[in-house]
Amino acid sequence: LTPATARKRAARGEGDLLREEILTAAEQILEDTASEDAVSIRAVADAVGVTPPSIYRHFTDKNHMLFEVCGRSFSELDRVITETAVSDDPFETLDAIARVYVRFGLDHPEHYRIMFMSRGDATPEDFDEHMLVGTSAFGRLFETCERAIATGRVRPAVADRGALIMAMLVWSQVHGLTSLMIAKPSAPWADLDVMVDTFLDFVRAGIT
Amino acid sequence: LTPATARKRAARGEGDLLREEILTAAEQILEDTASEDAVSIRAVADAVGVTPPSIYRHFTDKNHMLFEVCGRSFSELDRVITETAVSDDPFETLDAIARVYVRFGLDHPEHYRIMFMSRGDATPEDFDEHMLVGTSAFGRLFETCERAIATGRVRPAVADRGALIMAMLVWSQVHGLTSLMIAKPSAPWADLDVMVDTFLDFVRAGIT
DNA sequence: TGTACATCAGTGAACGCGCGTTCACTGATGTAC
DNA sequence: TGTACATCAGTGAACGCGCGTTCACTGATGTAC
Repeated sequence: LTPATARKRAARGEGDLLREEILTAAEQILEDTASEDAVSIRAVADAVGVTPPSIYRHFTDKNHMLFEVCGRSFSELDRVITETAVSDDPFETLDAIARVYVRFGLDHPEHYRIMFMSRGDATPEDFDEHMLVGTSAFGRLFETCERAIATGRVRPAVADRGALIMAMLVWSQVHGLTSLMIAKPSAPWADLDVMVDTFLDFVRAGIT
Repeated sequence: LTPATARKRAARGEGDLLREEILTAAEQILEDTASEDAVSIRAVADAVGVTPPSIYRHFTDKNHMLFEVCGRSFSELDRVITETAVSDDPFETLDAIARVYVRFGLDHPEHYRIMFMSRGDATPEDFDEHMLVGTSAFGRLFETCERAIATGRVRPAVADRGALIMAMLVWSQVHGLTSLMIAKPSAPWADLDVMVDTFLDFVRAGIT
């Protein structure tokens, strides 16, 4: 898609440069075309300005390439959420995490789609387990739920189920708004800020 | 996939029989393979026991075929929700709609995926508009929200936004649980009933 | 009642396409002597 | 300092595949005479 610009071949130790370029190009194509299918070996090679076989020097497989793209997105989400979860008040922290999560999804809809709305079979082995529960993003949410329950201000019907279930429920709620806005952008949504504010008020009231 | 069984050619006026068989086969493939991509003209023709070109006597296009499959799912969802929304108490009705909705999604995950988790570009023209807001399913939800607000028991922060926003929010919540359970079946979910019960209690508390 | 004919559901072969992947290769770069 | 060589990033051509779609066709069916 992007016309190939002239590129110099990488020097001896700099093989990783192309690797980075490949990943960046793949992400770019994903965002531009809004289609996972458009991220083909050939399209990526073309965007980088290189022939298809040279991709295979850096990734064993198309799947492994996509896996890495996906992993980068998870890392990015982890990063922004970890940076966000800094308040002492767990309820404020939940609120902040939720806002940042929704924003992440709407800013990178195609990444979000692959991460949380697609079948995971294109991703190697224990991808799900590693990416979901093990991530610092979910870890932060879980820990924040624990702290919220510890305050005693969480409704018993929720608190009694434990922090894990509470975290899954909160995640479900926030994911619901995010993914539905991505999947059905032409639904009768109100202004984004109004929507998020009302939604979080909604969620908060459900907890406390 | 399904080995072709011997089939008799349809009689003069019975051309619609094959049409029905095609749609049924397409739905079956969708459920069996859990993959939208697997529903190819060739695979459907094979399952029905017919050659690919004969599909074109009944559908102008692959897209139109998928569109019809999708339309059937929407009709089915409309039907079960309309059948469900019968209580006088709007809050009980909301609860019942939500339960039926989640069940529909988990019973037909691949249908749900196409309906609410995919890009809509494979579907013709004003599909979204027609399918979303115009459907009796969403109509029922909206109307039930109106009735709920009319009771005066909905929290002002929600009620003041109006029934449309309230409906979108409730939908977001229920969609969140449904779609996340479909997309991440190996996440640490509790027992389904516990999950749904707690979730709906959660939602209800957010409203009132 | 028997025959010629129009209809039209379904066939068989083929098209062009983009895909993931492979293979033997080229030729610039850094290193050893 | 100069030359031969090993390394290895990237190439060019080709493979087999499944796809959506097209085309001219076949042959069973119902109807008109």
